[in-house]
Amino acid sequence: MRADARRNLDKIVEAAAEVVSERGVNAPMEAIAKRAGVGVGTLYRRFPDRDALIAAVGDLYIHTMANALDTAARDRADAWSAIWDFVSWVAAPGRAALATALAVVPEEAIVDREEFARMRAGWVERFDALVRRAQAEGSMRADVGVEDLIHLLNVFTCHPDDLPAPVAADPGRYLRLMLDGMKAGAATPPPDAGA
Amino acid sequence: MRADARRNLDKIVEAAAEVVSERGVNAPMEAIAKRAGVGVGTLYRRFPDRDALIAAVGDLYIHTMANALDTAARDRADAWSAIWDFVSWVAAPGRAALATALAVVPEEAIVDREEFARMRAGWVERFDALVRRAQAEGSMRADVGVEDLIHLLNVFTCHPDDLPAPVAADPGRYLRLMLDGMKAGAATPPPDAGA
DNA sequence: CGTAAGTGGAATCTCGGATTCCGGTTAGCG
DNA sequence: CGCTAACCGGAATCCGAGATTCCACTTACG
Repeated sequence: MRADARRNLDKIVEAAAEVVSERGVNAPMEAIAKRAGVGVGTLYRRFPDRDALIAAVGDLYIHTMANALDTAARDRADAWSAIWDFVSWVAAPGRAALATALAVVPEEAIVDREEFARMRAGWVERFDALVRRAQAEGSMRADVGVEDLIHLLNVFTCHPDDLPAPVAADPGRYLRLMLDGMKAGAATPPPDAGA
Repeated sequence: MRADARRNLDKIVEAAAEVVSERGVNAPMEAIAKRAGVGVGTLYRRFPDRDALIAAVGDLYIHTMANALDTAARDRADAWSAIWDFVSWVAAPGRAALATALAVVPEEAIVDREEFARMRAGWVERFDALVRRAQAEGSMRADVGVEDLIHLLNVFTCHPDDLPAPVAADPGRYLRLMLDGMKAGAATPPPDAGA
């Protein structure tokens, strides 16, 4: 492969990652091409079709996610802070969007692949361990689980176009609200049946 | 208007309301027609175009929403319980979806109309009053506002197709989680900078 | 009954992308 | 330096999803 071609390939994956995290998994090829500063044709010379490109982005994301999670877990003594860190990291501007989408939405092109599935499973497992630890440490409600966390991450970071602008602009604000609701003791029994 | 025609008109609006609350504001005309048990042509005999039909649904919803809010406010002595009730009502299965979408997303066809705008403004105002009261009563955090509540209602009930299945299946669970995070005292300062 | 009001739903039209194609460019070997 | 296999850009083409139109066929009801 010619040197310039390799350079372009990198630009493409990078651009795809950005665009996808801004516009969701359905971002059009042309948007990605423009961002990468190349023509659509070039995308197709490297990837057989859109699915393949998206899959590449998926792999990139799941690795990054796994990394961020492990870092947070290592840097924090208590599980709650680690979770907090990780969630904040995901919500940071220009962040993962897809990462979480991948983790839940059955985006066939991405999820139906050996390597991704393995990676994802490991990530979920470690995330789950962290949640259980937080619960054991008494800092997190026992009636919520990793799945809840994952779903919410997904909701707030994956379909930016469908979110009200203020939410898309600062998903972190809402994710923190949710974390506050997940703290130990935050649960409220619904108020008794009406007056 | 012939009696059978009037009957159909009712079926149409009703069907539209249902379908929209299940599939979002972009539900296709054909889906609505099928649900109403009529042909697409019939929809177009009553409404000049899709926007007009959606607008009708919008009016129906905003009225229903306003009603539910007022009822909750009347039946509960404390503002917090009223809010809780109202949010639960909106999240109930088969509920409003659109109602909230309308309230925020600039869905031109719907929002850009005198009557709807007026209705919506009144609703927001009363909702806001309720929130402030809850804050005054010391049951709700002061750093969140009606807008947050509205946005969340919107996120969790408007684009069912884009939500992870478990969330779409029980948005109430997640909305309640958020409410828990909005209770007075739920705010957590982020854990201090890392270990 | 007669006929204007109504009806279903296939056919048509649009539009937003994905994918293909090819004439024009280069990297980089000899 | 030339040469040519790799590369490129992006216009042209292809498609599926839905909105909207149209009309031969029914039906309510005066």
